[in-house]
Amino acid sequence: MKNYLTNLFAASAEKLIYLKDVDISFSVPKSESHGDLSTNVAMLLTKQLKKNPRQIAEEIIKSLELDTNVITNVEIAGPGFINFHFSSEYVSQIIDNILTENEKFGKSDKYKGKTANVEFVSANPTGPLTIGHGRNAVLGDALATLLEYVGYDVEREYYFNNAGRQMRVLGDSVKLRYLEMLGETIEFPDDYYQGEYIKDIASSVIEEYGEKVKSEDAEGVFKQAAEQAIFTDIKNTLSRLGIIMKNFFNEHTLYTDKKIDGVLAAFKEKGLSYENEDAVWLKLTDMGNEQDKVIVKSTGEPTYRLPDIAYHINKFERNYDLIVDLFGSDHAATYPDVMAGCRALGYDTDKVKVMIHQFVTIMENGEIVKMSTRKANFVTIDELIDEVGADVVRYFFVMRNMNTHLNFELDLAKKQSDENPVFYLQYAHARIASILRMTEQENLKSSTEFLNLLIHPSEQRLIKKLHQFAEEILYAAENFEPNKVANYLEELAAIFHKFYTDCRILGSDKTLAEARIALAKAAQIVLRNGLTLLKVSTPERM
RNA sequence: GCGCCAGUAGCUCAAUCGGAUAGAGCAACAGCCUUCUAAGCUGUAGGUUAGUGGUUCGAGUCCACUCUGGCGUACCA
Repeated sequence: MKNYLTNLFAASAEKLIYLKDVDISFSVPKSESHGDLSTNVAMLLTKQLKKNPRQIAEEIIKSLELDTNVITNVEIAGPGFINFHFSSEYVSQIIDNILTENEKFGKSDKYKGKTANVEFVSANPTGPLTIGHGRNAVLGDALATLLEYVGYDVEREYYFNNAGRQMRVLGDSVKLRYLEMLGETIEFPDDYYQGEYIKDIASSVIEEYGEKVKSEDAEGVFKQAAEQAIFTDIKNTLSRLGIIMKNFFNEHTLYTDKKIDGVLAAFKEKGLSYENEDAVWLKLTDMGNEQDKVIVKSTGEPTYRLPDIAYHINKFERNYDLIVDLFGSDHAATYPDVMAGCRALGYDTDKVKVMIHQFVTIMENGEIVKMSTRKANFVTIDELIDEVGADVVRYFFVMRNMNTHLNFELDLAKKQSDENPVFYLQYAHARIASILRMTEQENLKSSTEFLNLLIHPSEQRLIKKLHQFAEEILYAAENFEPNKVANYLEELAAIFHKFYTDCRILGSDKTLAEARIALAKAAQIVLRNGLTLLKVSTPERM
């Protein structure tokens, strides 16, 4: 429909020159009485033409070569909107296209041939993934899938660090538990990892080595056992959510491959770093940032900024067209430094899209639960999936705009999960499956021969909504807003349920019934494509 | 103190570059199943879009200030 109008206006622009320099866009009005599509172009031209917008609108409409079989009415409304009403015949034919495209409907090849890297989760292997990581994992995966839907070749990547102080403490924690289990009296510091999973790992060390490793360094077998066990656990959790990473990038390789040294040398050579009190500082003030920051501590150890810069340079060198980083708001302050560093070394940071999502607040018994991996005061994703299922978990995290705080009502999610909107969507899908089973028994088939019979408002509304799917996907992908897909599907499901109530299939004339079956099938295709994109299952029965 | 993100119905959230009468779900109340799934549909009620000023044809959306909450502001990651 938009394409039709775009072409129409392009033809008119030959006559009205001023239409060539203005951005003509069409939007779906909030109120149906304002037509199917509307443009504000006349109002945008008021300043330039110094004319009343309604006058301009009239001139534009006169210039349009309208086909009354397609457009039944054009009107000027309000301050100067031009509203277009499409014919029901034109609208009903849209179904044909959806059925033909089937599982491809909604995808586009706009970015075909482009590559993207999406980095997300990136939790260090110090414990199981918590609900906090869940939001990141689900959003990141949905973003990656959206990019795939519009043509990108996408790599999902997980960046981790198994070398730092956190990991040393982890190894120590396991070793202490190990010694404890072997009967030694130990003192377990408060700031060590308190979780039960540490004991599980310790007992697996006992199983494998017995008492042999008692005098081993905590950094050795203990840390390794912990890392391995935790990573296995993390990968398993991700796979329960349908997430499969292409790459696991170990920060440590940046040291062994001398990338860290290379970056350090590059900064020095360009005069972008200096030494002060035995530490190396990056001249971020010269790059437009607030203050200089330390990149190598006086101990000789780099701060996180340095490997982060080296890591991003590595990604730049892999030549992606788009690099997406997704992390929680606690990291919001770090990326401007990292980007500034990369830019100073000549890399095109416009390719990088840094996405920041706000935190998840867990509410239990009306109180906020403070989460900390260290204190083992957390709810794991696994526990949550066990309680409510992967579909609910995925949908819950993807349904909301990432830059608002997410209140996770634990009791509500557990007890009243039936009220989760995800069931509303799945129910619509299952209902259609049921219709198709039933009509088949009655020897009715889907037919596109008499689609023009679909003139009921509920039918027309449904078709128009289905038609919008492709552009909704494109919009969601280009704006990195996966929650738009969920919002769209909820609206679609509501319109379908209304159609279901208003327009019966069994009992209608055969030609009408078969046209309605075609419409139901089209609705099922769109629901399935949307839910599949979000990796939510599409049940045939509920 | 400074920076970033937010504040919309009792609760959770929408509102497509600044567009027309701010919309859904849940909760509340009143209805609809002898016919394709009632996990559904219809109706009622619920709002000074945190506040004050500004920009303009037009502001929930942009600007300034104030209030409230979250996250930062390390030679932690």
